[in-house]
This record gives sequence, C-alpha cells and structure tokens, in this order.
Amino acid sequence: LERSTKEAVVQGGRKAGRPTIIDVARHSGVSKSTVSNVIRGAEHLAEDTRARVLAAIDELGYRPNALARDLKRRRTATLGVIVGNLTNPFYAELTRHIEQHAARLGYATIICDTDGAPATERQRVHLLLEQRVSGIVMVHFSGELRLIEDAERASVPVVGVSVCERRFDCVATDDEKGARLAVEHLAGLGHERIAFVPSGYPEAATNAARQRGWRSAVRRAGLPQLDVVNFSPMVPGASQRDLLAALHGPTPPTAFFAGTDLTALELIDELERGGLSVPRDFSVVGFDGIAVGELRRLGLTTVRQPTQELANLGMERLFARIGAGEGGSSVRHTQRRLTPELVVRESTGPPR
Amino acid sequence: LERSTKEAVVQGGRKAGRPTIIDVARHSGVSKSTVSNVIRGAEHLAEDTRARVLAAIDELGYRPNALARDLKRRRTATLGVIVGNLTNPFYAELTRHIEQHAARLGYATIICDTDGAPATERQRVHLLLEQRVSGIVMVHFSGELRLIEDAERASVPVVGVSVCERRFDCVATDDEKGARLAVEHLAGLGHERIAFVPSGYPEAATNAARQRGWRSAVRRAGLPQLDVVNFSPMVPGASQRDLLAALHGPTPPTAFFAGTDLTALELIDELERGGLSVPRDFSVVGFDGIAVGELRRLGLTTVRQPTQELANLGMERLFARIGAGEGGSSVRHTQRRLTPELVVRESTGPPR
DNA sequence: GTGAAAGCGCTAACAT
DNA sequence: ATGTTAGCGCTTTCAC
Repeated sequence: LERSTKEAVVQGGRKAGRPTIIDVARHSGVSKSTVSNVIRGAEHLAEDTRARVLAAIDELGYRPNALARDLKRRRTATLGVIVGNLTNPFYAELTRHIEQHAARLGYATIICDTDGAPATERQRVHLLLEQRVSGIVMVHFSGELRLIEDAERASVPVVGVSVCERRFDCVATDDEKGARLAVEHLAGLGHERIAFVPSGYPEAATNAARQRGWRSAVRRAGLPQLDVVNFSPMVPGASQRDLLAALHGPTPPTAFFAGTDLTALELIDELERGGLSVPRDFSVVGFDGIAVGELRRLGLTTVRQPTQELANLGMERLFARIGAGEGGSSVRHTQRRLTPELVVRESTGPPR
Repeated sequence: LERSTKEAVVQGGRKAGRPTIIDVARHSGVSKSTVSNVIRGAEHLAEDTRARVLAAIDELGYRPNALARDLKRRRTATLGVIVGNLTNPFYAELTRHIEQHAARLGYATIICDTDGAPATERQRVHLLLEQRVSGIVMVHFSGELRLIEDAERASVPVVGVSVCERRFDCVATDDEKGARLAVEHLAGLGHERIAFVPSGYPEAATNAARQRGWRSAVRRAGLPQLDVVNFSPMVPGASQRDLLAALHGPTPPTAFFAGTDLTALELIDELERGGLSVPRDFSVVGFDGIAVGELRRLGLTTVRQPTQELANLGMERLFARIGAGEGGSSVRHTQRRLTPELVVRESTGPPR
C-alpha cells in the first residue's frame, strides 16, 4: 500500500500541520508524483490534470516545502554572504547587489554580519555549511584559511567580492592601482608630503594593499616616505594623539590618503574640529566611492570602486562554480582585479 | 535489516557525498540514534561512547545536515527579513541589529531587499514561507495584507520593526510625536512657516504619520498650514521645480521638516546648490538619526529613532510568538510605539 | 545506556 | 500520461 492510504486514515480528522503534496494529490485524485510534476512544471501533462492539481493547490493553500525538496535533491537554492559591517555604506551597497543578483536567479541569501570578528566569522561559516548553502560570498575575510578548507571539503564554492585571497576565486578592486591614482592626484596638485591613514573597516589585507600602493606611488614620485598616521575615532583619545603627533612633527603632511571613505570623512571631521580646514590646510582622499561623499557639504575626492560590477562578476563566478558542481580543492582559483576610478571633488586642492 | 547494513554494501567503495550520521555511526561502532544523541547533547550517555562518537565526527569531518534535521523537527532556526533598501543607513543599522540578535539565538537570517517594490516583496515573502522560516521581520511593508494572511495561514509569526500595521505585531517609533518634536523645535526658534518634505524612503504609511504629526503640531502652534513640498532628487527636474515653486511662492517656508534624514541631506544639498544657505536662509530637520548626520560638515538636526531598542523589542516579540507556537490569525497583535529623541545640531537656527 | 523502527515532505527513476 | 517505489539525513518514541 502507498503511504497515502495509511495517512488517509490518520488524517481522517483534519490534519494538524500545513498541507503537503499528498493532501493535494488526494484532493485532486492523482498521485503524489503527478502533483510533483505539476509543481516542477514538467512536460507531458494532460491539460485537465494540471488544471485540477493547480485548483487543489489553490484551494488548500498548499506551498511546497523547500526543506524536503532540497533534502531530496541534495542541493539548495540558498547562498551565504559574510559581511564585516552592514553599516558601512560601501558594504551595504555591495551586499544589496549580491542579494538582488541571487534573488533574480531564485536564490535566497543568508546574510551574516560578523562585525569583523574572526570568531563570529567562523561560527557563521559553519552555520552556512550546515544549512547546505550552495555557495558562499565573502565580502569580508578575516584570513582564517581553515574556513576555506572546510568549505572546500564540503564542495561549497567560495568567492571573494572586494576581498582577495589566492585560496578562492575572487573579484576585487585593484587596490594598489587605486592608491596610486590617489597619490598621483595629490602629487599633481603639488603635494609633497602625503600620509596614509589606514582604516579599520576593510580586512587587514585590503588595507595593506592600499598602503603598499601608496608607498610605491610616493616612492615613484620621488616624494619623502612619511609614517602611517594611525587615526582611529573608534578609540577615543588615541585618535587625537597620533594625528596631532603627525601634524606637529618635523615633517607634517599636507595631504592624507585614507584607506576608506568613512575614515576619510572622520579624518576631515577631526581636522576641522581642531580648527583646521580641508582642503585649505590639508587635502584628503578616500577610497570606495560611497554615495554620501557626493554631497556638496562633504565633496569627498575618492577612489571609486566599481561596486555593481564587483558584485555581478563575483556572482557570475560563483554561479559558474555552482553550475559546474565545482568547489573542491582541485580547481584553479581565478583572481580578478577591476580598475577603480578617481573621482575628484572638493576635499583636495593645492597645498597651502 | 537496518538501512545501514544495506548502505554499508553500497558504500563499499568510497561514498560520493558528504558523510552522514550513518557514516559516523559505523565509524564509531554505535547506532544512528546514539550519534544523534551525542550531537544533540542528550544526557545519560556513557562518557566513552560520547568520546568515540566525537572522535569519529572529527575524523570524518562530519557536519549535521540542517535540512534533514529541520524537516524532521518540522521547524527551522531561520528567520526572514524584508527590508526596503539596505543602502539607507537607517535600515542597514536596523537590519544589522536584527541579524545579530537572531544569530545570538542560533538563528540564520535570510535578508531580502525588495527595493520597496510590492511585487518583489510578495515574491520574497513567499520564498520565505517555502523555506519554512520560523518568523518574518518586516522592516518595510508595502501594505499588501494578503501577504500577512499567507503568513498567518502558515502560522509564521510576523513582526513589524519600524513599521506599523494593526494586522501584525509591531514596534515602531512614535512618528507623530517625533514630527511634533521637530516642529516645536523649529517654532521655538521663531519659525512660522514650516513645510513638510515627504520622503520616498519609508513606506507611505510611515511617511503619512510624520506628515500628520507635522500638520497637527503646526496647527497647535497656531502657525499657518503650508503645502507639502514634494522634493525628490530621484526624479531629476521634478525636484527643482517643486522646491523652487515653494521658495518663490507667496508664503515661502523658512524651515523644512523632512520625512527622513536622507531626504533632509538631499534637500540641504539642493538648497545650497542654488546658492542658499542652511541654517542661515532655511532650517532643516530630518528624521531617523543616521550616523553620518553627526559629521560636523552636515550637522543635521534630527529626530533620532531608538534603533537598537526597536530591533531588540521587535525580536523579543517575534521570539515570544515563535516560542509560543503562535502565528495564527486568532492572536491579538500588540502595537508598541517608542519615543524618539530630538537631536539638535547645526542645520537649524533662528529664521533670518 | 543504546538500538530498531517509523517517518518528516519531497524527487526521480522506473513501471505501466 | 500517470503511478509505484525507494530513498534524502535526520529525530524520536519505544523496546531491550
């Protein structure tokens, strides 16, 4: 006997939970498989059967159970995204594009905001793996390679978007090139002492790349190599000290290149809080190209990342892997670097 | 025969997929159930059995399959979030708090950015329902009640955070009160002609509440009732026209209360683009309390929503429903309104 | 304390 | 064109 017969008895008196495919089958007088065929839009179905089934689905308010489907199919239409901080407009924008791209392809997106904490990141990646996501997008990566291996072992493809690691596919911005654009712009304006202000927002690796780009561009321009200015408004007190030290040192910078737009904006805020003026006393360049920077009041000169393209290419890469059933450790990972664009606004000008 | 025996044969030559509970069972010489007990941290387990199982799990790199677990248990540890636009810092912050609250309780969060489109919203809610999420957080709601009924029918509790609807539980900001705070602040500065600038960012209902609050506060203060100023920088051309009409009309406003901070910032930008100055020529108050508004360059006076509390109370409400197995249509929905706080900065001052 | 059995709701051969 | 069957990987009584 088919199980349905048994259930028919059990369910004599109004079933508890939500209607299942079996309820629909009974209600429309066909078998489970036929209902399944209708749902999945199979071909070779008599028009009237399909109609009857559809009617039953509607009447019962039936909704397929993705859990059961995915368990059987051994694959989900779910993606995971690891992001460091949704509050940073750049990441919010990136995440938004990623989610919308995924949704367009019928994928649900589990978004995990790790606050940049490695422990949280680990916990979340494992959560995603247990959920059997079909792929993981790292918008932030703390660098714990163990996690990538775990994903590989589970044959879950990983792609980095705006982060780069040779252990997984990634599409990121050419950070060094971007830094060079910033420095050349400043040098072109006549600045000779250009300092770098690292940001705590992106992962260390990204920040380091921008710092490298700054360093080499400064060298190439024949300008003096200044110390990095550690300015962190998150750590109250610490901020002023380092910044003041730089400003009152023997060779005070006349321009700053900040690791991210957010840091650039905070820096400007801090400078002006001290009675200084941007760009009159100092020029400041950011990195990212977040929307608020466009406001005339801010007028932030920045290195704009191609956000939309970053997301799109990353997703294409990921779906290519998913489609190919790849994700193992044998595959050769591709590293794609997109070229950023310098956007000149009013936070930069000639040195005083 | 237990199925395991059959599988033992089938799997003679290295199994294809990922290890299952059965692999662990065989590897440690116990039964499926025992492994299950270990995983779930059941009590009354011999210490050495537990150790052996744990060792096997580690060796095989076993990871429980949440799909199978949830299917069997008939409930997931997954939440859905519907948000209108992650790019708006206020929503990004709210979403972040929601996700982190959920994660702390072991829940995964499927975040859906609907771009405010009702069709997208409907599609996503249904997606969530098929995923059998345990609850849905509406950070944006287009107003399609059908969706709420669908969720109710599936006994999936819904809670609105920062949106209010009497058809589901919600915790939102007291928009009318907030608007009143804004108007009273402006009136206190001596402004007599205070206009409202609606925002396209929150749903119509929220915006309408703020507009109502403005209207009644203006009336109560005995000030003239001005027309609403439709200023939408998203619709190029349309923006300037409406704004200019207001500025050059017979009774030009001296202050603007904008529906959201983003709109306030865009308004200031537009005014100043036209050579006007804020707060010298016009005062502007926003609503939300987004972080960038704190920058001295912007110095936005605003009505700050208690974001963190909004998220926390909303989640507590949701989890209370989930725990109670509620979500049906019989429950009485609670509406909670939190009081916002006026934050005075430099975008407001006495009228010229 | 541990094991056997019975599904959760669905898909996908394979029959008919 | 439709039905039958055998699971997907796990939880959870209920025996022993």
